[in-house]
Amino acid sequence: MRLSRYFLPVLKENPSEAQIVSHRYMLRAGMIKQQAAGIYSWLPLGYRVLKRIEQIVHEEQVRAGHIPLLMPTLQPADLWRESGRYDDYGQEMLRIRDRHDRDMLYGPTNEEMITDIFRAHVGSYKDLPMTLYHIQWKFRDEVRPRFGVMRGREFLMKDGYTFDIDRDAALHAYNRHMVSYLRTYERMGLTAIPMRAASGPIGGDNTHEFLVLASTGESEVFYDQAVTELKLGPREVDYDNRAEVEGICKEFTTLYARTDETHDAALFDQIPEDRRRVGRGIEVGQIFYFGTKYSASMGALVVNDKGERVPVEMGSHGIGVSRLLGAIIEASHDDKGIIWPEGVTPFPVGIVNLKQGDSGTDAACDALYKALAAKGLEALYDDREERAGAKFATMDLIGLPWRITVGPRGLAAGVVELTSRRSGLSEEMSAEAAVDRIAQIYAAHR
RNA sequence: CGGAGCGUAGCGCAGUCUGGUAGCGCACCUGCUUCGGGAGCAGGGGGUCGGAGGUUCGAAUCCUCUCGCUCCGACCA
Repeated sequence: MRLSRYFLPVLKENPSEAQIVSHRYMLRAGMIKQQAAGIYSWLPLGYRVLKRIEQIVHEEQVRAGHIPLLMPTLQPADLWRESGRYDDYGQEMLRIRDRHDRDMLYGPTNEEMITDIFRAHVGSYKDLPMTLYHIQWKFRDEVRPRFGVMRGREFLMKDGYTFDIDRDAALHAYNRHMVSYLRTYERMGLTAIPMRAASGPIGGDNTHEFLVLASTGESEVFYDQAVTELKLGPREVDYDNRAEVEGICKEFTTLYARTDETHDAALFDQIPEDRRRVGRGIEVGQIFYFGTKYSASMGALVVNDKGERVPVEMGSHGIGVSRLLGAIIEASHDDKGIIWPEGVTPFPVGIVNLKQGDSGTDAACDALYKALAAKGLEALYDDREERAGAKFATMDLIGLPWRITVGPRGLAAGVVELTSRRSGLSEEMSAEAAVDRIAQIYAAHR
């Protein structure tokens, strides 16, 4: 993409409404525009990152054997009357009436609807296990939306629903989600720690929240420092292998890590003192096992191998997709702007032409741009008639992890400059070597 | 929902107390110079002062109502 033809409305000054760093940078980098309290348009750069995150979530869900579908944003109230939540949910639910005076709502979540789909089409244990998920916009009419996309009213969320014949199978589904989530967050360059959580309005007793440590987090967290060093890494996981999946979950949940809701001071004090940590975290996902809460009330029954009709065992598992943009920025930025992890960056690399209009640098940048494209890497090429400083400042702000700088001085010596946004370190090399290096870096993130 | 603020050009703000022909910086347009970390000079364009009503010879400014947004708290993915 040539920046001269792109739509990237960056701001030099901080918009006054933004208090926290991720919100400020998302506005300044031209990623979002607020349309109403807690409701945002996703401008091209933000949309790219949102789609990258969504893509990673999809890939890891499918890898775990889960099946994508798509449910609507608007739902009939009657389904929610069946579960009893139409009255329980309160003011956070946005209620709408259509022209025929039917009660509708903008879905804050989808347990009822997925249960309706399931009961209409599935009746036998032989169809289980099954996990259906979708990535869809939700709406919760928060009293006080804030922090940009971290706590909007409209938000994009992946929610998955598991259906199993018994508790053991349902707990395996729970564990499978935990592992798939660990992998998802790692691919985004995040350390998200599963913490034992309280169940909240969705109900159920087995539940973990995934928290990204950040001083701006909404939850107070207590943890053993060692838990932050755990990595899933590139290991192959057989998601059907219950023992293996359970083993990984044990590995990640044995060390102490809890939110203030479930914090146990006595247990916390048993951690060696030098590893005890109290901090704040941003919740980016949650997994629940809740058994037959919805299947019993809504009549989602399956026949088991003894011929008995029993309510199906369920769980629901969510990832806050749009919120993740804020969480990633909170976890990865400096005073100049965002620093995108390679896994989610809107563009893998930026090209800065230091002397726009000079036939030599123009040609070299064009060639570089094409060479990157030939490797499947879409560069953001700053071909504007701007001075070097302005181009560098823009690149730093929008946070592309790698930058290739092309100037007449370097070209005379046959080199371009490759700079890491994260370390700030630059290295001179031939254009070909720079392309190869970038390609190699991103090969690990495919 | 309790408390506190703010709406003036795309963004950041002054002007409001004390009514008198709407300003500054950035951004934008033109020209010249400049050219490796958000350039300089000169010129230029852009605003129903959130909205409605009222007071007044005259309202961004005073009064009433209203809408929107932000912050603190409670709540929440």
